Amino acid sequence: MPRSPWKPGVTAAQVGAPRRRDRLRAATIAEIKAAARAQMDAGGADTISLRGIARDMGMTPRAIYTYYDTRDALISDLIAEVYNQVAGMLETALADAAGQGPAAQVLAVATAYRDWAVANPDQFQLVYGNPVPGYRRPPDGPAAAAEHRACTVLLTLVDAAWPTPQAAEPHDWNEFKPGFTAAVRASFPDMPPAAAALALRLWGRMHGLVALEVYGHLDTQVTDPAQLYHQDMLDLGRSLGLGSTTVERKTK
Amino acid sequence: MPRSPWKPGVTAAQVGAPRRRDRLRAATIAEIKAAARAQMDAGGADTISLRGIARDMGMTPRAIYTYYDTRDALISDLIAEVYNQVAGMLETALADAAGQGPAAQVLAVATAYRDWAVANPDQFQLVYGNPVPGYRRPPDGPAAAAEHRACTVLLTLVDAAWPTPQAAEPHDWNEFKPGFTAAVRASFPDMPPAAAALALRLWGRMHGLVALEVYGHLDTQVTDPAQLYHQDMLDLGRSLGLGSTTVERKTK
DNA sequence: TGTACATCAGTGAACGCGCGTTCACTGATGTAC
DNA sequence: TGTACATCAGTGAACGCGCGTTCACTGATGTAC
Repeated sequence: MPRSPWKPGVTAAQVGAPRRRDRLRAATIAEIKAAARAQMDAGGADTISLRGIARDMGMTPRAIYTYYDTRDALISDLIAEVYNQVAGMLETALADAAGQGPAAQVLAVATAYRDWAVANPDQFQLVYGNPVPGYRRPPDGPAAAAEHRACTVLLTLVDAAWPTPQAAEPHDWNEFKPGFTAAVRASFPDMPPAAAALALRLWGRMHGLVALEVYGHLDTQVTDPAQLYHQDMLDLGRSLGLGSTTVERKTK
Repeated sequence: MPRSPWKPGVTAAQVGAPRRRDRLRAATIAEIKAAARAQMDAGGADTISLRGIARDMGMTPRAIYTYYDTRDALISDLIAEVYNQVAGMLETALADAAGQGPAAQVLAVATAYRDWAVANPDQFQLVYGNPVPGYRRPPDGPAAAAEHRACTVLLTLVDAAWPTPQAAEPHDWNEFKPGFTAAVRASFPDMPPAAAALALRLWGRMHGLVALEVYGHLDTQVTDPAQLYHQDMLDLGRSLGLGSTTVERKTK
């Protein structure tokens, strides 16, 4: 987290136009993050280093400390950004599929998820794998909030499809953490606990093959992981929705 | 891979009883691996280091090089071991569920998979996540063979359940890598490609929630991830098999 | 409009650390005759 | 059964590396009066 960014609670009228220094500061922070991302793309998330970033930016390692107190602070910032990237992407995918049946929606969201993961394996690993040696995910913070956003996409999806032939099992709200329960009930007052459970299971289903693929575990078996995933998401959609008629079969 | 272990092609009769030195050597290698595993359990897979192992064993760092040419060779050995551990565990789970319906089998295998992953998160991450900074998975080697063993468990499962109401999609063997196709046809001559695809999708399904859980992504939502997983595997079993009657509902 | 002062970005050098790996060696264990 | 030699496990010291972080500082930018 940057030390003193933008002061967003203070309006421009109070302090005059945004200060020149603040603009420069924000630009430098953006540049640092871009350099970190470039390092990730080049050699994996575990090669991110303050010294490397400083080198790439033509600065002294010490200069980074003007913007981040510590390496972990930078990593946390990057992780939060990835979370928001995922959430935004899923939200867009769902919005684009609005009005279509649940099967089409689940396919759209899942496909977007996989496409993003395959295109950005390092970002994916930063969030869904071991982020970086020595770094420990702080339990609270903006990451949790963004993860909730992504989760909301799935809840929306299940909400639209509910009731579904799947998931007839009895459920109780105390199977969930209080914070999660509160968040769900705030957005979806009438949602039964079984639907919330289904949303999480949906997430697992979307995630499984993608995680295997990103970590190279489908390499020796399958020529086109996208197709395998597509099949699975079609089945998933069918079990959620009204049947296969709502989705056009897309040939590879 | 150890430099010159056991010489397994040579029989005891040819060289006399196993040599004392060879026994000592094997014991030391085992001790090295045990120390590496202990390091993993203590501080995560990324804290494994030759120097650390030597320290724990009361040896000079140099001494490790008598047994492994390089750090990556040790890591590869550990990874191969984990692969075999997983494969053996899944085989046992399937064998224990032999004779039961497909739904019960899938539940048994999946539960074993999750139990192992949760009990050994570092081993899990070594294989299904970023193993260790700087280490690159060699494309061939014993790991691939052991992964194939694990895959065979799922193929057996699908084979027993086939044909299944799920997975009506057309499939072709050239969706798979030649090596995989050959391996499948060798063990299951009559298996259609759609069944092989289903086995891989099953793997993804078993894996998804487990990966999320191990990496802490269910922490803020759910009090008992085991139960959520259990539900999902019940559904999975149902879609594979004859219906829910073949499985006893287990209360938490 | 000018001046005194505070803030801030950034430099340059250094710290201590743990790492994988190499060099030159020693002393014990096994082998061949 | 004894001796000469080869093999092997292991020592001890050192190498160069890149890392995160700290110290003491400089010079430019902005602020208050």
